[in-house]
Amino acid sequence: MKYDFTSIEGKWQKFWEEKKVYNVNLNDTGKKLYCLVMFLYPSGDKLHIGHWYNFAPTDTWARFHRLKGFNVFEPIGYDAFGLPAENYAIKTGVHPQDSTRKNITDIRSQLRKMGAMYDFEYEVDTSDPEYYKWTQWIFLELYKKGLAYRTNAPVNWCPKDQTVLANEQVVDGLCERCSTPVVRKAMTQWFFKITAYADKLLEGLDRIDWPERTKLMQRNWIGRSEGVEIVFKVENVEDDIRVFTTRPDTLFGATYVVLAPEHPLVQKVTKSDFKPKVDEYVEFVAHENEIERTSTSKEKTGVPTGAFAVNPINGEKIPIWIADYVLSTYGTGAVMAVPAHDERDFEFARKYKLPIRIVVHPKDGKPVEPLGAAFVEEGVAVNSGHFTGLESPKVWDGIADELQKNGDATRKVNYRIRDWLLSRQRYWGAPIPIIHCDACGEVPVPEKDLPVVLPYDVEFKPTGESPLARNDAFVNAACPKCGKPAKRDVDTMDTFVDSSWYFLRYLTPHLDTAAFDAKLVSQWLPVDKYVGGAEHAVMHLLYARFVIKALHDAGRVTFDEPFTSLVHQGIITNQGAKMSKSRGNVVNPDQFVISYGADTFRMFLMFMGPYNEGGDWSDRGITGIFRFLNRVFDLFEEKKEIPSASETGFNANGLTEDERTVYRKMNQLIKKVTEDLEQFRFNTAIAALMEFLNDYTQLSSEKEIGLGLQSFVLHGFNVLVAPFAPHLAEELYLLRGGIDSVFSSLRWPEYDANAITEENVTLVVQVNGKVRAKLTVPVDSTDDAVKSLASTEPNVQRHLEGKTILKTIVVRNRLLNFVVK
RNA sequence: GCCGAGAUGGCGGAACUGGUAGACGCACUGGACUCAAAAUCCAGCGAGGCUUAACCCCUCGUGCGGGUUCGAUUCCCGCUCUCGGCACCA
Repeated sequence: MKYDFTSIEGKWQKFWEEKKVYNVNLNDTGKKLYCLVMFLYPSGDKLHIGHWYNFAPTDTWARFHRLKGFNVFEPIGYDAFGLPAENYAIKTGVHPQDSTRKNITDIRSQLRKMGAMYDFEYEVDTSDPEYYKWTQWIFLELYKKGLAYRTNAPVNWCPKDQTVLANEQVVDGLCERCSTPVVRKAMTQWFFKITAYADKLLEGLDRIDWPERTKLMQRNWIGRSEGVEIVFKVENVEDDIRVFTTRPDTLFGATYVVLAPEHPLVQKVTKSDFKPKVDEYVEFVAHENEIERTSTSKEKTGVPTGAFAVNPINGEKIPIWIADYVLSTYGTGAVMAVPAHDERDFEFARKYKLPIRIVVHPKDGKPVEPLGAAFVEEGVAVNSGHFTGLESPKVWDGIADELQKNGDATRKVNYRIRDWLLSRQRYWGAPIPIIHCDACGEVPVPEKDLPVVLPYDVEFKPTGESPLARNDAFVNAACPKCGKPAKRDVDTMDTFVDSSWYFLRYLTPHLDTAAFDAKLVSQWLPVDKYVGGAEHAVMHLLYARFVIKALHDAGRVTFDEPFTSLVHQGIITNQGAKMSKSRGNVVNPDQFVISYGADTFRMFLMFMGPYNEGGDWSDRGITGIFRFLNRVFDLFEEKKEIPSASETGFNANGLTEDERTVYRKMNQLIKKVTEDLEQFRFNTAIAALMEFLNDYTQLSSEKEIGLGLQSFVLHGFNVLVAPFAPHLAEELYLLRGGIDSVFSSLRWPEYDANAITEENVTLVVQVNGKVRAKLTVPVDSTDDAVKSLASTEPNVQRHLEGKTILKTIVVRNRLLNFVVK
């Protein structure tokens, strides 16, 4: 019999489904394990290598835990709302709902062929009204807590996609989706107050098992900084300028103040002589796009206002400028400029010949004057009144305290993170459940009226306004409060809102009385292992944490971190570039499943290299895995007459030397595969399986190995290979007379700790650190025995001849090094 | 510019807390089987040298330059390059 993967895989997929092998009993939470992959976007491209690379190894990890006796919940679903379907509709006329439904059907059948433990009864589809009804509920939940608000603010606008974007979706000033330069526009938009959770989001990172670099990215994105807000009075003007600084210790070095061109006080402070130039400049900056405005390589520009501000620490009058290097959206939109100790101020001051005053010296020396660059480090204060001579941290507090006492400053914490802009002027998303009434203002749609259904018949050509605005039947509604005619909010929600809570919904995807079953959620959540791409570090992964924390504070869930442990799979590139339709370098997994089978393909993906590193795609080497599985099949086929033994306990007493070797190797294999799988180190686990197969095949053909031991080995190997090649494992089990599925009836083996130590070890003999001989000695041989044995080696003697031994280093069971002269 | 990760044969990669560098696999070469091919099996496979040859043996070798150590892919210092993130956040 040959390894007929096509019929084997078909047979077992059918068996699993008919026998409901992967049906999870959610009420059994004794040893629960929630293993989650990031759900998928159902595009017309279907499943690609990247999905397989995310899902298949994760399924291996999940199956491993199932065999270890965990009740594993491993669901899959569809992040079905979003721009691509809508853009496709604009191009082809196929309605997003129709294309999405079709894509989901196709993808579901592909998923079945992958051989993962998905139970399709627990699918979620975010574009289904039974799902987005509850996305709207989540919105209202945040709204009730004051965490959702609508305001007019400068926002990022993508002219191509005709919608606003969140900060997180702007990459290098370009739209994340279509790479069109984003423009800044003032618009009335919906925001989630994620900034209110900045500190909680930072704190929670210390309690979760996530990759350090991902946590660091979130910390940097949140960008907490402690400083002082200082009040500068303006000469002859009533209003004060407030500036935020993290370096109050350099206040004596402030030689000018800068306002962002958009700062509300610009008109008020500007002297009439300077007005034409200032107006012209403000106009110029307004027309810069995001890239020009925020480019750090671009030379800074600015103009003076003719006005003067008063430094509260010494009463000094310093000029007020406006410049494009000050952002209106951070801090107070105004800064005190200390050119000697800030690179940006230094650059600007040099260009416009503004004074540079040194107020901090390095601790161990004097600065070279004139300064070639700003000295930004801490040091000792100079030219700083009675603070002169003190070290920077002391000056920091001293100045802050003194100003605070006089009411000229307050300590403040600023964050880089902005509120989450969630409204979109597009069709294919969940409508925002708010009604605008002339009399009552903003009125939330009552829960009993949810969902606010997305109408099917809509002209979705983008115009910069939501397509829903042109659908009168949708827009016109009675105000829930006063009953008078009112208008629905026409924007839809960012799809990241959908994906911020889907893992709660999986447990009860069809529940129609609540978003989720609070009891089940408290039993199954947080997610034990979450696997997905690192590209979501500051978007999905941050948003989901925020939403869960908000639900926690609202008393809706018992935990405040959704994902206890996170793993990122690496990215599979092709010819060095990310696979994408536009580049035409997408590799279709189906062809490999057809030629080699799903087991070979999933195992090959795991064998390519470390899971979190990914790599460039090449099918070179897939034959290696295919050969391995063939050899496994052949071995079991050849030995199918060996009676199956009971799976528990094997008496290792009275084995021959060769048998002891086999038994030891088997136990070493169990240990290795177990430890590697725990840590997602699939490649080395597979290498160990291969190595064992090579050794065992050879030993069992050349030496006399008892049938009891062989039965033990075959049984164990059957289980060890099962998470990697589940279809084949079922077939092997059947060959050996098994009934039912491996995953229902077998258990992961424990290794025999007494059996894993080698009886003999290879010891390296070095002379001056160079290998001169290798000895095979019984384990734990004494140092003296080893020394005398080593010195009899001819090659060692040759290198010792005529030399004096200065020192002999012995590392037990490892090596021996003669240091000679 | 700043922060983070990395660099090992022809290729993907392995190597525990400093202790045999190159596990496992691919490709390649030779052989067996075959009428032949495929498949399969066996052997070899970092570079260079010594040797008629085999077995040995020697030198070099983990991006580059230094250092610590009996001993460094592993630790320290200084670079180069690649990838990821951030990018005037005061």
